[in-house]
Amino acid sequence: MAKSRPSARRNAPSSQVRLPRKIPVELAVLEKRAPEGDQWFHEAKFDGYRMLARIEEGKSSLVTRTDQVWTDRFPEIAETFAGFAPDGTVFDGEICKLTDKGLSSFAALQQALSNEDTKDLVYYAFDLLFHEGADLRQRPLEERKRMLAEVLASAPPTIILSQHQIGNGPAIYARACSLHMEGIVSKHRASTYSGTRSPYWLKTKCLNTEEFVIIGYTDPQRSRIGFGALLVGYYAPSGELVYAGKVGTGFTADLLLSMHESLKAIERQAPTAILPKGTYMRSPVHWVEPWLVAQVEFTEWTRDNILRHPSFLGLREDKPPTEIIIERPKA
DNA sequence: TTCCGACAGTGGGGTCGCAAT
DNA sequence: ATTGCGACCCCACTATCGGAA
Repeated sequence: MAKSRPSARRNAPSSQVRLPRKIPVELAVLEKRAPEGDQWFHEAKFDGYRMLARIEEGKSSLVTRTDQVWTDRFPEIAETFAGFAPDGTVFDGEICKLTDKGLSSFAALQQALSNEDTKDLVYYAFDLLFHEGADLRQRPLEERKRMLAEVLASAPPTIILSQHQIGNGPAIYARACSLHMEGIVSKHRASTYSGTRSPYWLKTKCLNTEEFVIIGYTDPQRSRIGFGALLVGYYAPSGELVYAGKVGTGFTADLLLSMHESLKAIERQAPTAILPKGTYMRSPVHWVEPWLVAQVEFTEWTRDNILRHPSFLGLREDKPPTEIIIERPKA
């Protein structure tokens, strides 16, 4: 493995190809509305693992955004890069598992990883940070995109160029949501790659909002005040109250304290809701009468019908809990 | 002076791996 | 063999602080 590939095509002598040990990745700012104007490139927001692909000394490696080496978890993808990309090249992109509808699915990716079935994964490349040893991060996005497309022209089909569209952000966002995508990322065409969270990368996510019955809460941990998280549920058409997960963010300090008082007052011994088998509570739970309704924002339902990325929006005093009926969580 | 970006710290679902039971 | 726990991945959000505007 120490011996470099004799076939090391492109001529860059490896002694000149020195990549920085650590390369910080660019992060996006969350926005409610996609930006307008021709200065913005819009692309799909992928739901997979963010991964830098580094090619040096004839070998490739995959590195997470916190600098963990994950080459061994995706051996096929890593091997593919070594096959076509020149030494001293770094791609920024996302490893994804595509559903039969062609959408990236994080749940499916985790399934694939746990089954060690990583063969039909793809890598969406959306940026080129180094090419043959040259640092491109100070070049404008537009130019990096152009070079990326050139480099990928000879790539195998599992390494995919992330296509972008120019202008008309809100319309592109609306279409992405109607196709059940996770959202879009908008990048300023003249921006450099700063390696921090920058206002030149904006993400606009397709979110769900739903009302849920509060069925319990957990204790606060460490310096947290009031309570830890709310347990929420909904009524199935059969009339059963079904657990839907925990909501632990979105509260101000005042809200944590005042809601805790309300919840303490309606505490009860036994749960009112049905917990799916295998539901594992990491901390002790206080059950409450199912009398309060919370409005919750979340990205999607997991395979087990549990909320993913939930956050608290507010209490709904105007809705009786018995009206919180959800027919089929997996829309 | 005000504002904003970076960071720390809380919380979620899911998976893996290790140590204790 | 099972369970608990921390560390990763994906994340949302609040509170704080120091420097830029």
